[in-house]
Amino acid sequence: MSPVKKSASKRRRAAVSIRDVARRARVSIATVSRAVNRISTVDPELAKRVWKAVDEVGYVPNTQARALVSGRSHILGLIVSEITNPFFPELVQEFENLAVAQGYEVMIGSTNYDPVRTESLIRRMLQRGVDGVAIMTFGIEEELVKKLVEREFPLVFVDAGPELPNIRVLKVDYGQGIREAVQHLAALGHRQIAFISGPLRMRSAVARRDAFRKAMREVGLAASARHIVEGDHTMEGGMTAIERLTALPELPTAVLCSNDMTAIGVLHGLYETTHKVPRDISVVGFDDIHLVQFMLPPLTTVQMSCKDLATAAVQALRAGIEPDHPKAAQKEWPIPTRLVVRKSTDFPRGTLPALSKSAARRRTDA
Amino acid sequence: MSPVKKSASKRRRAAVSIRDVARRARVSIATVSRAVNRISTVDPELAKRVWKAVDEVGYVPNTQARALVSGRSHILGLIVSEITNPFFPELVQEFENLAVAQGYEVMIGSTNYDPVRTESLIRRMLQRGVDGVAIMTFGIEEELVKKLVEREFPLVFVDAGPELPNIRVLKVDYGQGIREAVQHLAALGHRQIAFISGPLRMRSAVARRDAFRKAMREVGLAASARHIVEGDHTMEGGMTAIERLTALPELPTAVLCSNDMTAIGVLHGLYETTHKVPRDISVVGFDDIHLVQFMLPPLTTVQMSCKDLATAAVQALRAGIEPDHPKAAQKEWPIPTRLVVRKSTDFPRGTLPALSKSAARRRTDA
DNA sequence: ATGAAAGCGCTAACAC
DNA sequence: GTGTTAGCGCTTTCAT
Repeated sequence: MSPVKKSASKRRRAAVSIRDVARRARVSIATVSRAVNRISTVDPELAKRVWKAVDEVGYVPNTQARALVSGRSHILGLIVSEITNPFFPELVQEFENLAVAQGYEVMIGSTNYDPVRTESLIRRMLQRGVDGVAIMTFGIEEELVKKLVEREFPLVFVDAGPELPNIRVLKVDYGQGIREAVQHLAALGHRQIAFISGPLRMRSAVARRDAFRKAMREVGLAASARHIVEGDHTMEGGMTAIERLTALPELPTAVLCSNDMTAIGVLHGLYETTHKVPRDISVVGFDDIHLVQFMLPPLTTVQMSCKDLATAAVQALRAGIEPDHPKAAQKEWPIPTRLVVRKSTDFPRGTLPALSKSAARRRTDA
Repeated sequence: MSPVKKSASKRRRAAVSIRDVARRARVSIATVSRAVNRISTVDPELAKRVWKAVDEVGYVPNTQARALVSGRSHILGLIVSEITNPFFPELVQEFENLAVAQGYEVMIGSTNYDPVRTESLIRRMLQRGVDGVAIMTFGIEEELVKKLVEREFPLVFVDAGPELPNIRVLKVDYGQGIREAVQHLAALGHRQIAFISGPLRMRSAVARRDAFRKAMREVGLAASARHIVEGDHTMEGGMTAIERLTALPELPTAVLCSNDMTAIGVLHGLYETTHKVPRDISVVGFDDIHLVQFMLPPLTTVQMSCKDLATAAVQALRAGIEPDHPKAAQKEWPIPTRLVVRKSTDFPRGTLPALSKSAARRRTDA
């Protein structure tokens, strides 16, 4: 009951609170709150005093309390498959940059393809009161999502998701980039083009494979069933797949991979063999992770820009979170893909070497 | 004043609260709180009823509120230099797994070597009420830390940090692993061993270089000044450095790199030249990131285990955070390093080829 | 324009 | 063992 109650030192940190600022600036805590939140009705004179006090006592608003009362945490959830797959750190980085710049914090989690882990991840995110979640696992584990859906919770998916009011989806245009890749290969003279897919339980892996089939049909080539093998989007998977492919009687002269890690695996699998890239086999990746520029040879690949993905994800999330966001009604967010030609593709062996491509060939004799 | 006040639907989400559970289980909110927090004094019968109610109404405790009252957020901050450097995702992953398993959440941030960004990162972490921060940037940006130090805030550094009560440091034993590497090389017969350092403003880069010099002295070799060149811990830096090294009149027969990305850069820089690895030049990395096993040839490297680092970091943090942690007094946490021999090191050219090493040589004629 | 006061959902004394 | 109650730091009516 005594007026002095400062010394209730149960708390670990003696955080400086809004009251300290108020006392110092000789205003009410309400005024401090208004000033700090830049509410226009506050007298400039007082605001100045408040900010001065804030500085002097080193006040940092407590986000927990803020979130508790406002009901919004300003945290965006981001779920990826595995953070050690090089594609994801780049995505995470972009996402984080954008989110922070727009006043949000990011809570990241990786599923490692483990449903139990994913379940607990989601629970943790809910518990932390994230404002919305972007699920960028490219089409696996969608069941789990029901839990989130029940609460009318802003959610962003890649490729496809349940048709529900609070769900937005990033529609990646696999067709465009893959068509460009196939046309590029066909134009070089390739007829036997193989495809190493991702794990087919992954929605986006299926989409990429289908895009390949469609593109092959469009250029008038038959995609032989034996030339379409399932990989798993890892380097190891790529090595295994290319071994299977090179053991075939009708050896493909080019191989398109469902992601870059697979393509890197192909490069490695071929390294100790007599098949040289691109002299004997042309290789094309997908994703365009930073690393592939430094491969030997630098990889031709279909780019799916992390920046595009991250930008759309953050926007779509905000559209779902903020009461009157201009694009609140937009459900589908298109993501383009495009071919980036580097050095891992060339004319099939035995074809007339073109002068314009000599640069690419020069490195095949290393 | 009316008893019905449920419909104050200003909040975005109609979160189910502890009160709903209490009502349903027909107990007080205190009992719910106790049951949920597994406090032993609660009657098993009631506890059961509470958990049933929790399930039925889908109650998820609100962490924000919990943190607000308890003064602990159960969030650990983790600051790394750049998340796109492959070493860090592995670290982050380990750290996160451990933290989550021990009931903590983690807030990650990368500095990108930018002081402004770092400053705001720290502010954000403070604002979010993290319980402690591990600064795993390997010795850059230490100034900024004063801000945290003022509040008596649990902090973990790598290699070295201000001598203060709440600071713990992970002491990486660079000497051990680097000594093993130099001895390995010397035993193979190398006399001209070069070293590509990291950026020397980085404390750990200096430590590694010094460990190299010391190890060279120990085996009775002179580390020529021209054979110690500064890199920047990137692949590009490694490529540049090896170019400088191979331009030297006294060509080194082996090169030790301050990290794996540098070593990978060396491999690439050498790829199109006549110098083959390990036939003409042996190369050794540092870190042992996952990737190096798949290089061509697989890289011999000094392993600094992410798992060791992460384990120690989480433990040290908890020691600082939890009131009576058994190791609360421990300030220094040792981290071992050790050599992992793979295929990128061999006898210097011209020396008698050893039969036991033929496997490694076989791949040099690719 | 400013202040007083009512909670946000929860934990921790403190009673019973 | 269980319930009542006082806040944690903040935003936001509601008066003034």
